[in-house]
Amino acid sequence: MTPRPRTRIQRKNMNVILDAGLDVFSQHGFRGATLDQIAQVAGLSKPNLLYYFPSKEAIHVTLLTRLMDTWLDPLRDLDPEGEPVAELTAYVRRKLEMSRDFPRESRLFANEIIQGAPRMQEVLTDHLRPLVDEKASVIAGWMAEGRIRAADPHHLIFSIWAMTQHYADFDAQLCAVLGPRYDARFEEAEVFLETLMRRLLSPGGA
Amino acid sequence: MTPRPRTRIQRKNMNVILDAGLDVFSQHGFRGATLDQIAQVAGLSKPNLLYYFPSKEAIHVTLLTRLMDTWLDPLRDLDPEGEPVAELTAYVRRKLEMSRDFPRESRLFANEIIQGAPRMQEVLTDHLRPLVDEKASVIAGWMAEGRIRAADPHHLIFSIWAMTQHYADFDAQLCAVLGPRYDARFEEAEVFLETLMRRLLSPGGA
DNA sequence: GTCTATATTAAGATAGAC
DNA sequence: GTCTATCTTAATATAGAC
Repeated sequence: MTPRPRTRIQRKNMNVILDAGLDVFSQHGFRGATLDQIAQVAGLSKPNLLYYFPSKEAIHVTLLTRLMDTWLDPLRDLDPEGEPVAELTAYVRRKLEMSRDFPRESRLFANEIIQGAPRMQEVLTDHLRPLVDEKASVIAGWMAEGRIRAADPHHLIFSIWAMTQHYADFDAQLCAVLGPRYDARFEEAEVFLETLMRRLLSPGGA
Repeated sequence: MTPRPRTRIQRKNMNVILDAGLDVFSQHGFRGATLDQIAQVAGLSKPNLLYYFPSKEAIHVTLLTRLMDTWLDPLRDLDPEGEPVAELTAYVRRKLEMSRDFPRESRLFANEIIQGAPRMQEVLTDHLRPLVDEKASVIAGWMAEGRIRAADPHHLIFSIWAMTQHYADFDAQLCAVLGPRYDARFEEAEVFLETLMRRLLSPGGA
């Protein structure tokens, strides 16, 4: 579906197009995005877009595929040999950093899921689900050993996703609600979420 | 923008159109939704839609306006005179029930916010922000009195929004990840979130 | 109030010159 | 590789009959 770039200029233009596509798809979703807009943001003509990608959908699929590669890294890095509370707070911190540094990627993903994930069902069931089950088992093991307090591991992971991605996906709402405090939202969120995780998980409830 | 219904049949048809619009807008966002689709779901012709509403945007705005009326009720109901932990867990429970019972409304709202809230800026700053500030003050008062443990009240509210709405907005992902456990997701979520709130807020950290 | 028919614009995609 | 011009379809919206 996506041609392999062979020359330097091909690679550069494909990246320009993908970056523009990320802009537009993340803001409007697949059906709401238009090639005209992507072409304009990319600074290329519409037919030139379709020289590099066979269709609008190909751009979208390429973006989603590339995103999933890196999007799950923080969860993959959850180390069964590490200290449980430290591992889970580090996971939260990394997810929060991704919301801060890659908000468009978060919104691209959110749009696709909200709209029913029509182009992601297989990757969710084939890759995400096994990974989540594996890490949920690790967490359940820590709980069984009494190293962290018991709570449903799957819903713990969902809550971490929800709370951290919220800072990227619902940015417009945060801006309206926080007013002048908006600029400090990520620092405040890190403190809040670290406290939340500690109280939820630390054996003493500290 | 929205004509007032005068007869019974007018009211009925407008509600049919709004329900169909909720279906389509919540799944595709404003730009991704089409009048053709809304008309088909409503079982009416496209011109008939535009007899009741002057434009596609009028349907969307009507939906968002009506939604905001009821969407914030659970937060409004947070009672300063109540028992703090009970009030906040009740808030979580009501929000979770809304995700379960009105997932389309949640996704309509999420789509609009993710896409930058172009048609909701004023309602967010004029209505949501004062309400959140008011209730955050109530929560801060409880914390100052030592009735619940200290944590940033605004981010506490954001986390409650994120965790509860996640079960409506990211339903497609939950379905893929949970597999056969999917049907029990709301019961499990209620137990998990009640535990989370208790550990986060109860003075003893229970 | 509801429909068919249609005007008008915009969208995805292609042809073919350079 | 990149562009202008264009084909084709689909979208919002309107006209006007019934």
